[in-house]
Amino acid sequence: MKRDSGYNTRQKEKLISFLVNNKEKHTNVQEISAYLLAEGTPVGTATIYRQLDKLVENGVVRKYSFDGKTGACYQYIDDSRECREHFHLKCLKCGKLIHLNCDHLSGLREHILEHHGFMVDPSQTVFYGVCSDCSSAEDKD
Amino acid sequence: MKRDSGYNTRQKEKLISFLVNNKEKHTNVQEISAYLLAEGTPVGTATIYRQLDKLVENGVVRKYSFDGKTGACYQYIDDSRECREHFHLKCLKCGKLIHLNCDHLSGLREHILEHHGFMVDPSQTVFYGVCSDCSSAEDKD
DNA sequence: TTGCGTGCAAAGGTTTTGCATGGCA
DNA sequence: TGCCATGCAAAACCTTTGCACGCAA
Repeated sequence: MKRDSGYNTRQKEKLISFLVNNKEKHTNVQEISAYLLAEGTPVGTATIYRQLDKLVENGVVRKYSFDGKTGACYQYIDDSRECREHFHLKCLKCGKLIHLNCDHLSGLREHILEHHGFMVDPSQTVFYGVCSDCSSAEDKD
Repeated sequence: MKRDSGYNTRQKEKLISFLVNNKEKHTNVQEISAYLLAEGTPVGTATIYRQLDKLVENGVVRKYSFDGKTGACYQYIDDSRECREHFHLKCLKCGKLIHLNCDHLSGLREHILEHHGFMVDPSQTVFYGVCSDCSSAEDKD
């Protein structure tokens, strides 16, 4: 994985800075664009997409798309934590992101690799569904 | 789940017929449209989307959105099989989409539900990684 | 007859691309 | 200086919506 590539520009720095400061949540192009505009350092949409593409390719950022309508979500990958090793759950109702540290799940990768010849990348993989809070709230309907 | 609803029209019959005949794979609006056109019974795009929406709502068809670019995929839900429960693997290198029918993975949902109180929705969840073909190709680099 | 279904075209939203200019190294 | 990055606008895509007409029940 390349740690970095290309020139360092003001736009790129601002973009990465925003992603790092929001590493605990998913964000999207619209949000990034609005933030940078409010910051007084507007960045063109095309540039955001282009930079994001590179960051994803370099393994610096994760890209998720679970709904063509909403647009893709992005998240900075934090090396210092062990987020790369475990899976994540994302609640489709409240948007909460849950880190899943579990032995059962750790065995999952090995199983898929051995039995299906597929090397799963946990840093790119998110389980979508409904969390317990939203699930119990749903029962009341 | 409602088994059916609304009027029976030629368009609706053709659409469902196509979905049933292709229940083993994912399809998309473009493919459906092209097929119906070739069949000599063209159906407007809007109609396809509208019917598909109803079918999804009635639980007759499953909708997947892997990738904002490619557009959504649809698949008829065959009650007789256990296809309802399986996950998908998507190769980040070649883009191949692999259907994962496996008992081990079926137990995964239950595990996460019981131990983590989270109801995973397989129709929204995709494992990203590298498939065996691309993996062996990588070794040669 | 009633009201849902259909087709067409236009609109809506996200993402990509072409091209000239700007800026890093 | 050479080449990549940026911005703007236009284009490309997928999907939804408005409206008039058609058709099932």
